[in-house]
Amino acid sequence: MVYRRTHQVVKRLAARRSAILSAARDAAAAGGMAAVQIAPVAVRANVAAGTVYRYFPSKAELISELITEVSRDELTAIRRAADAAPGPSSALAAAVTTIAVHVLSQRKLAWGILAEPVDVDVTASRLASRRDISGELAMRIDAAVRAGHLPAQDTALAATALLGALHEALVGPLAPANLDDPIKLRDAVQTVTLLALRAVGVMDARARGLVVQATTPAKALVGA
Amino acid sequence: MVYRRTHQVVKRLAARRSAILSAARDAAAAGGMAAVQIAPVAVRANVAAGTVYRYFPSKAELISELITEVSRDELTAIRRAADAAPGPSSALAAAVTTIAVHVLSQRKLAWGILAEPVDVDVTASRLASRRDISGELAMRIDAAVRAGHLPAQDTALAATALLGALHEALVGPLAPANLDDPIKLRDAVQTVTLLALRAVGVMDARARGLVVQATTPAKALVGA
DNA sequence: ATTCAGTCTGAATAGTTGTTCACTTCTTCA
DNA sequence: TGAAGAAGTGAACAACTATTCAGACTGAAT
Repeated sequence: MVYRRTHQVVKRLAARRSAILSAARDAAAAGGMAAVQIAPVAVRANVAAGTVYRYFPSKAELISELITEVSRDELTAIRRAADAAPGPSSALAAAVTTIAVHVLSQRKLAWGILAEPVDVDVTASRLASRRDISGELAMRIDAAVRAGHLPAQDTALAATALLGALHEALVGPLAPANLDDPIKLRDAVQTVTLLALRAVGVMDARARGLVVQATTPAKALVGA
Repeated sequence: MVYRRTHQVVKRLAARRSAILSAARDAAAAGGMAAVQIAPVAVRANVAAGTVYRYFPSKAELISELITEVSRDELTAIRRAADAAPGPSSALAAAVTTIAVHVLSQRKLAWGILAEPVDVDVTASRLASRRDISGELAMRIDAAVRAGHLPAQDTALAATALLGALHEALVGPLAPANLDDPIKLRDAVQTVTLLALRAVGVMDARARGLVVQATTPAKALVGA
C-alpha cells in the first residue's frame, strides 16, 4: 500500500509552511525579532509548537528563511526602481531612495533583519542579505563611475558605508522621532539620499536635483 | 563596636571593582559581548561569581557601565583630536578619522558596544553612547557650517548617518578583510573619511586635502 | 585574644525558551 | 470500511546562565 500525497495535501502543506513564515514575519514586523518565538508564532499560524518543527528544522532556520525572503523582496524593489531611472546617476538615486523608503515603512522589520539581537545564529543569512543589497548598490555606483558622473572609488566600501548610513539614520536608536508624519518622513528620506549621493561624489547642486527626481515616484509609498 | 572601613580596605574595594570592570572589558575586546558572562569575568578578575554581585547589581548594570566607560574614552579622544585641528573643517576631519581609527583598532569591542546582540537590556547606555558621540560630531559639523565651509543641513541627522557609515563600513560584517595590514587599514580609514566629508558637503578636492592632513597625526595609532 | 560587621564564596536555584516525542488525528488506498 | 502511513499535538524535557544565599572568611575594634 503506497501512500501518495494528493495535490490537495501538497497545497495544504505549502499553505501551512507559508502561514508559519508569514506569522513569523508579522511577529517581526510588530515586535522585532525578539517577538519571533516558536510558541507565539505557532499560535499566530494556527498550529502547535511541534508542527513548526515539521516545516523548519530549527528556529535559526526559520528566521534565516525570513531574512532571505524579506531581503529578496527588498532587492526586487531596488532593482525595479533603479532600472526605471533614465540614467546611472538617477538609478543610483532611485536605489538609495527605495532603500530609505522601504526601511522606514517597516522600521521594526528592517531593524530585526539587519541588526537586532537574536538568540540564535543567523549571521550567515544576515551577511547574505547585506551582501546582496550592498552589492546591488555597488553596481549602481560603479555604473555611475563608468559613465563619468562620479570619481573613481572603492565602490564596495562606499556601498557598505551608504547602507550603514541609511540604516543608522533612519531606523537606528538615534533616528528622528515623528517619522510617522509623512512630511517629516519625506524630508528624512530626501536628507539621507542627498547625503548618500554627495558621499559618493555627486556635486551638491546636481545631487539636489536627483533627490527631487527620485522622490517623486516614491511619493505613493511615502504617502505624501 | 563600630566597624569602619580602613583606607586600605576602601582601596581594595575600589581595586576589585575596577578589576571586574577591566575583566569585562578584556572579555569584550577579545570575544565580543557574548564573552561577557558573569562566571568567566569573575575568574578573570580573580573573584567568585557571587562577588560580582556585591559590586554590580546585575549583568545589565555591569555592561552598561562598561559601555559608558568605553564611550567616555572615545569621546575624550575625539575631542582632543578635533580641538588640536587648525579650523572647523580640519576638526571635523580629525573627529571622523579618530572614530575610524579607534573603531578599527578595537573592532570586537566597538561592535560589542554598538550593536552586538546582548541577552540583557543595555539599550539605555547604548543610546547614551551613540547620542554623545553623534552629538559631538554634530557640533563639529555645525561649526563648519557656521564657518561657511559647508552648506546648511540637518546636522544631527548627518552626524548619525556618518556614524552609521563608519561602523558599517569598518566593523560591520561586510567590512573588508585584511584590515590587519596597516596599509589597507590606512586606506580604509582614508576612504571612509573622504566619503564622510563629501557626504556633509565638503568639495571633493578640498576633502582629499583634509583627509591627508587628518591622517597624518593618526599615523602612530594606525601604525603605518 | 575575642568579637562581629563586612566581605567573599560557589553550589544550588530559577526562569526562560527551543526542541523532542509518545500519542492522537487525519488521509490514502485496497 | 479498515489498515497503515503521514501529519499534528502539546506537555515534558533540556540546556544555558544570571542570580541568590547560607555559611566561611577577613580584618577592625576593644
